[in-house]
Amino acid sequence: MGKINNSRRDRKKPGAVKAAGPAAARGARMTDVARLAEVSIMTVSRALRQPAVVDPETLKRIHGAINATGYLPNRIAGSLASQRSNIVGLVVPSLRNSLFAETVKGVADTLGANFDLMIADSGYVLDGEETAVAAFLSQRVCGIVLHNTKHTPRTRRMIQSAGIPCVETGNLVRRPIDMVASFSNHKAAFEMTAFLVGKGYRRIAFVSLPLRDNDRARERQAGYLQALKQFGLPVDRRIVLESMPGLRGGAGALIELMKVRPKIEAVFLTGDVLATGALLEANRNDWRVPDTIAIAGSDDNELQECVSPALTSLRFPRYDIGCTAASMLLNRIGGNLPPAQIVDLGFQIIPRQST
Amino acid sequence: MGKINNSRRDRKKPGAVKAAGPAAARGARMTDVARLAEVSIMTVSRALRQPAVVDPETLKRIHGAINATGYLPNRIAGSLASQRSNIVGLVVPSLRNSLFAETVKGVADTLGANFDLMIADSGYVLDGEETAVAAFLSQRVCGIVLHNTKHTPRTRRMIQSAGIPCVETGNLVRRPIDMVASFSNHKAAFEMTAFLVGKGYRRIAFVSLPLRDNDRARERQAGYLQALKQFGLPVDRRIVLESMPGLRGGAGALIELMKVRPKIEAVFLTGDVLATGALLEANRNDWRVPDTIAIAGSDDNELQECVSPALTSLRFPRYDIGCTAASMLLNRIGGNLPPAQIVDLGFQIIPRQST
DNA sequence: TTGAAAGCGATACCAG
DNA sequence: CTGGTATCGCTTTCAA
Repeated sequence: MGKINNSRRDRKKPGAVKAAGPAAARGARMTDVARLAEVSIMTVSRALRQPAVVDPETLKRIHGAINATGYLPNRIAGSLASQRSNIVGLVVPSLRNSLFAETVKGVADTLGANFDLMIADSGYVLDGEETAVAAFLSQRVCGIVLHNTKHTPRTRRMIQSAGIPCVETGNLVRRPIDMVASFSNHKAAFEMTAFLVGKGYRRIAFVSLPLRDNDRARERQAGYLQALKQFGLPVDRRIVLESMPGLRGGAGALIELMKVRPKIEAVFLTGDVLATGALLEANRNDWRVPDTIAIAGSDDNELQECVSPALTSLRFPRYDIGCTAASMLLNRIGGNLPPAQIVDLGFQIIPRQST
Repeated sequence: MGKINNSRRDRKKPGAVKAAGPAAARGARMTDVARLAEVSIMTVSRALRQPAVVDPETLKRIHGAINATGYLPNRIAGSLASQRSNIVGLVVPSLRNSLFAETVKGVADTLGANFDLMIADSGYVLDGEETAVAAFLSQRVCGIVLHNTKHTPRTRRMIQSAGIPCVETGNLVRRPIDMVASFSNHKAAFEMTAFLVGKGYRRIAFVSLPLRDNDRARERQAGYLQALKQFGLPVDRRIVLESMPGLRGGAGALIELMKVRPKIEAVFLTGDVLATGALLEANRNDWRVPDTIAIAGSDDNELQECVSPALTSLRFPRYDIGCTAASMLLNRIGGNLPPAQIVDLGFQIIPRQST
């Protein structure tokens, strides 16, 4: 005897003892639980993952031992042994932006308690996304959700050769890395422009976030331009703007647009809180909305509904997109064939007083 | 020969072949890189973690092999072997609320590329937090950040016996599980109330989120009450409200408060977007702010600054709190003693036109 | 500067 | 229903 009890925790590192403190007490292992419950480690493992197969009496002893030891399964070991993890990785352009929070929430809710979520932001930069994806792949995530739909070649390659499911959510791309759950930004912008035309506005300005590395903004601008073309309206490049995000971005854009002659009749601001910023600016200047200037926005939220006048806006099903994305991942992970590679969740135009 | 090359990927599971598809191609392992670079696996391992120790020529060959194989280190295996992970776990009350996003961003920015972030929400429920913490501990995170500062006994126990660093960020508690980086909600509410009293307001209402399981809201209400007491003002329970979150919550609270007689002169709404909701409601009803009713808020943001009249508010250093929390974690993980167990990042009163 | 051998703590497979 | 044994892919330790 003696040697027999020489488990890991009895050993001492020869080198620095480090600031041991409370950290010295490492958690119990499955072995400890097994010993206490007087079963083999395999039975403990089963008790945790397929309790139905284990004798109820045995099960009870094991649970007793688990409680007594405060045992928490070591998923690192579990994942290594089983060659699969329960971590889903999520990359959004910005952690700050509450738009993405909706999708994140949808993913988290749908994944439930059996999966964990790893999150990173790309900073709206393709290389940022690549870095995040590489990190996730190193953690051997079992699935990936990307908001952006434009990627570096290496990002695509890495994900594809990792062979894990991936859902893109930012735009309804035709050729996704793997799957996509989203709506058509192009169509949404087209429809909103058409809506404004239908209301009788002819000189309609357009404001989006910077197009660089942002396929959503790009698609929306294209949708706007196509609508103008289709309705035989001329394009005036002076009233097609890219703006910094934030309320001030929208406010600044509106100020600039109001200087242009001939005067614009309406403006469609899409992205972030641009439209709200513009509306508040209009109020500050006593520009009557919609008489002097009509304003339409996108990414409808409670705020757009509560300002005066309430904003006409596009509603995107961000939460549902997150739920759907997670379901698609789960389906694939479960080994089922994907129900669909490309899921269009659509969008709605919410007409209010601002147009 | 033959047997010698019989590596894992040559074997076939006897059972179901599963929907192999692209997933069949599993990534390269360190062994593959080693073989290609004609070095031992140990040298590859070193090349990755302490390149300075490896011969430059060898290093070059190894990097060549890494690129050729598309090797991505398997952190699961690495973590198991080294008994430490590079994952930090973060629990916020709600993933939707952009308040918390600031802190999350601060943590993410400070952790940098060497750590990954796992996020979960507690749904404002203590048991939700416990579940999330248990999951994180199972993943063997190397540190935890909790927004909430009230916890179930088991949550505290689990974290403490896991012996990993933990920072709480929601309130400057006296007795944290481990460390805290925050500001005093009590003091903040006290000061804002005092500010209103200083402005000459006497009948001051107070609105917060529901107190249940929410220590921040509780502390703020206590701060408000203490201020009234200190300035010799009477407490009228009819004007101390708990409100649902959201703009509508704030709007509803204001409507209710405006019915109370004698009329209130000012209201301090703290939490979520309550104050903004109240202000917008006042505007809709043409209640003059601040003449008819003064409004003060908390959690200052761009919106509160851009509405008319701009809102007097409390500014909390949420981003800095995230940065500080991450630094504290990093310090501990690095083996350094913590610079401080309790860090007060303070707050500011931002006076504007609404009071 | 490099390598061999022994784990890390679980799971999978097969046998009993 | 239960247990033995061989991994999983990497790091640690020790020796060369």
